[in-house]
Amino acid sequence: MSSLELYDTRSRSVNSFVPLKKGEVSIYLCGATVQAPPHIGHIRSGVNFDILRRWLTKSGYNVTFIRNVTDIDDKILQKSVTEKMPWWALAQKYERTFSQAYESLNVLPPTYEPRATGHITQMIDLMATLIQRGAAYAPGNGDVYLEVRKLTSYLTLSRQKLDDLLPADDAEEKFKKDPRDFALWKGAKAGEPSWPTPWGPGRPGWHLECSAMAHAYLGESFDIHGGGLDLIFPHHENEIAQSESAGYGFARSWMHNAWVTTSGEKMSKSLGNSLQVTELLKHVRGIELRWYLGSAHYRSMLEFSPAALEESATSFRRIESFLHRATEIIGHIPTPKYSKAFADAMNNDLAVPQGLALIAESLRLGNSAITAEDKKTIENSANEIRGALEVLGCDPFDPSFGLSQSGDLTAALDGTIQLALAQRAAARDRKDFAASDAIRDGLSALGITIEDTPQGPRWSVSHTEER
RNA sequence: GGUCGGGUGGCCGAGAGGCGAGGCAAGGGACUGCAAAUCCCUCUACACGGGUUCAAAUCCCGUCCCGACCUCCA
Repeated sequence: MSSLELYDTRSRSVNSFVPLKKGEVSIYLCGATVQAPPHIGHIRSGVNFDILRRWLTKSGYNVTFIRNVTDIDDKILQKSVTEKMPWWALAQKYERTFSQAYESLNVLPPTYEPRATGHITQMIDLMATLIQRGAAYAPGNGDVYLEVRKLTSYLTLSRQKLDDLLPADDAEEKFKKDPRDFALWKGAKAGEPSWPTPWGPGRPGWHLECSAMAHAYLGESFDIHGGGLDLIFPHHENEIAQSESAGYGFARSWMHNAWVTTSGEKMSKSLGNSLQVTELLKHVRGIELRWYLGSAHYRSMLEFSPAALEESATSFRRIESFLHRATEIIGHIPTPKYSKAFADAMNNDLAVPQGLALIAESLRLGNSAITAEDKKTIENSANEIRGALEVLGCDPFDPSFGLSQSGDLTAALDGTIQLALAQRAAARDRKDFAASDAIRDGLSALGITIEDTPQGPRWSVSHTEER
């Protein structure tokens, strides 16, 4: 089997993945700033990195996966005014919406999910280190800045030149040695939350929390730092600046997921509710939304449209339907075993689209085998498909999707439907097709689909929007 | 202005010098009482203009268009 290669944003190249510690992988993913409910762009990031994590785990690594929650920042404070609730209540409210969205899409909970406000002590320690090392300064207004001119490696992730940047137009600029210096810490303003520090009361700037928390949970160096493309600058540059100035090795490689776009444009919060996860889950199931979000390569833009989502869901249901039929024929749930070709695709910088083509091939073979009543091929195909779906987090047999039926109820339902099917069979035998079709239509209206197969009729619960 | 992505068939979406990924949709066929499901077949591509090469969607030059970041961003 090939070995894993991943694209690294900093070197702009695909490299062999070699972890810091043999058999272990440490990942820090920038999670949500909890100031609004998630739209599918936010969750795509979660799904993409969840696939990475699952693949690493399948490949035999012990993965430590940190995804933070930024629960204090300018936007949260602004929204607490407009939504008329305390900033901490607002943050908690939206954090829950993110958690629910992740759960609906079967994004595994991180190993640890630290909140910024729980790590003020670590942030103060980090600032003290930075000031002591001469990298940061506190001009006396309560702010603490990082002095970017002193850094030789600043902006190496985004490959920009300091002098080419448009300078920020902060009100505090007079306290900065250079207008491009950024705030590690913001001095307290009236009505805003603050924490005491040696430099006066204040609150964290945007970037400090990630450096502090990555250090707290992953140590001075770790394997992979991830996030959305738009975090490259300034957020990740500033994390690098803070952490490297403190003497840490920090992230050895960087991975960034692309956006979900609409009409070629990046999603923004001004688009309203239609692209929120909860809204889309009214039209497709979580497993289908996940399948859609994971289907494009993580570094490619995904062009959203309701039709594209619906088509993707249709395509997933075909696969799912095969797995259920295969289960009935082979007499047990397929054993997940992804193919070598699938592993090669995943090892190639997570080439999920190639993996999907392989699933389609297995599906065709498997369906043909059902017609040919070739049990061995049916089982092989089903095993390979389930193995691949498991890596993608889209295994229909995964109880996380809430599909674990309560056995008694299923048996009762099956018995009831079998009664109806017996009536239908009798009607068909006497060529009373009006009666037999009425039974099928009646069941269909209840969301039960009847299909006639060479092995007799089978029923399934339909998942289409018409249900 | 600086930095960075794109433009592939009706739609989504891979590929990155040589055999037309794949899916969805569409048309035809097989199967079926009819459906559904499934299988088989078919069709429509690489923004434009040059160049390099035996060979270019892929490399180079130019042009047009779209988008992202430049201290709120997944």
